This record gives sequence, C-alpha cells and structure tokens, in this order.
Amino acid sequence: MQEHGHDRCEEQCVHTDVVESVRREMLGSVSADELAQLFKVLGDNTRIRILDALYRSELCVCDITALLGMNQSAVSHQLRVLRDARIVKSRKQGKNVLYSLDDEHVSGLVRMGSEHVRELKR
Amino acid sequence: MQEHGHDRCEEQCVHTDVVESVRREMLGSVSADELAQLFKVLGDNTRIRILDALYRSELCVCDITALLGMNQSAVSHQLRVLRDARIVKSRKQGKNVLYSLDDEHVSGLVRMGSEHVRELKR
DNA sequence: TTATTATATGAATAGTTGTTCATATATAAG
DNA sequence: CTTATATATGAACAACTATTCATATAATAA
Repeated sequence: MQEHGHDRCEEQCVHTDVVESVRREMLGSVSADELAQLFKVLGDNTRIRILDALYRSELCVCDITALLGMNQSAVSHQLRVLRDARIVKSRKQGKNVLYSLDDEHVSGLVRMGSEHVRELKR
Repeated sequence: MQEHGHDRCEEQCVHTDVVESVRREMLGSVSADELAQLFKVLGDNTRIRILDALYRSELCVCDITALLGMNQSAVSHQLRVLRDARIVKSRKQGKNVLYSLDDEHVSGLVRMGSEHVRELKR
C-alpha cells in the first residue's frame, strides 16, 4: 500500500512531489524532540555562561556562583538541568562538588554557535 | 588599579586564582546573550522540524504546514521567529513565499546536535 | 556531640513562549 | 471590479521556565 494523500491538511497549494520526498527523508518526531530538547537546554543565558566557564576550567558551585555574580540556588538549579541533560558531569571532593563539561560535543556546539553569531554581526 | 575581591558575593569557598583566570577569559554577558538567543530559537520541536525539512528542500509555507500537519498560523509565527533570527530566508514567487536555510552554519549546528543526541543514546 | 560550610531542592511567583482564533494583506484568476 | 488562495499578524490563553526564598542534606571542623 502506497502512502499518499495529506488527509489531515486542507491546503490546496501543496507541491505534492517535493512534499512526499521530503516527508520520506525527514527526522522522526522523536528525534526532533530530542534535538530540540538539547538546544532548549543550551538556550539560556545563565546556562551558556556556566558552560563557557566550565569550558575553561573545572569549577565548584561557589566558584560558578561567584563568576556569574548570582544566587547559589539559581546556579544549583541550572546545574541540575545541565546534569540531567548530560551536558555536564560532577564529582564530589570534600564539601565541594566539582563540575565539568561532559564531552567535546558540547564545546563544539558552543564554539560553532559563537561562530554563527559572529558571522551575523558582519 | 587591580581587579580583586568579589564584592557582590558572600561565599567563602571561592578558589580565587582559578576564578580570576576564568573571569578574564569568559565570554562577555552580551555575547552569552546572543549565543543563548540562537540556541533558544533552535530549542523548539516545531522549529527544528521546519529546519530539518528546509535542509532537504526549499519549501513554501503550505508545504511546511502539510509536512508538519499543523495550523498554518502556527507555522507562519514560527517562520517569523526563524526569519528574525536570520536562520532562514524567504523569497516571494507568485502567491507563494518560498523558505530556505540562510547559511550552512545552521545545518552544521543541527548536524552536530544530532550527533550529540545519538552519542547520548549509547 | 554541635556548629559551620557547600550544595541541593520544593514551593511560590513572575515572566516568557507556543498555539489558536480571527482577521488583515497580497497576489492571482475570473 | 469580485472571488479565491497564500501568507502574515495581533490578541488571548495555557503551558512552561528561571529565579528567589526557605529549608534540607552532607561533609568538615571544633
């Protein structure tokens, strides 16, 4: 049985052939969700500043708090978001918890994003 | 006059030397904002699906609407967000408006993000 | 033990964002 | 001209998110 017909859409202008071919190649809705979720986590000023700092050195929570000049609770909440997304990892050392980037994919993304932003400014 | 002292932070544990050196290298608050803004735009399921579709072909609004199986108004609103962020561009052709990716940085980011997501699944 | 310090977390709140609905604009066809 | 079609947009609303405050947990020091 062939796939055809866009029964859930009443538009008239659809370029059927292109649409069909794109439809076959497109990301599944699940993958799109996961990808969007990753970018969503990166899409916050506080979290970007945390990642930018961790890109330069492993740091404990109160170092980060000092660097960002903000509430310790706010920083911990955001670190949790980053940890849950497996973008940063942590290890305990005495009273402190030291955070670092989880892998190089993340720094790659941040570097690439920066480039894009720099491009746009031209 | 030297920079020293974290007067806006009352934490006691700060590793002063590391913090100072990171502070000197860190992204400015403005750049962090711009970068976060870029990722924020990429951090939505609908917009990711639009970009994924446009990565494969230039498409008019109602093609996208059909592909995503959603409200035309919602699609137009999201296209505006993507256009404002200069992630997609558009050209008019008759009654239609054709959208495409603005440059290769964007597809690079999406590809890199996908890789990261794939890594995490292992 | 108690006191102190570092971090984590639940609840409340204010601000933001995505979708829908209704409608406006623009182009083409009759 | 009028009608139909494609796209854009403002307003309203619901859902989500970041921060703050208060407090809990965990480790160390005394």
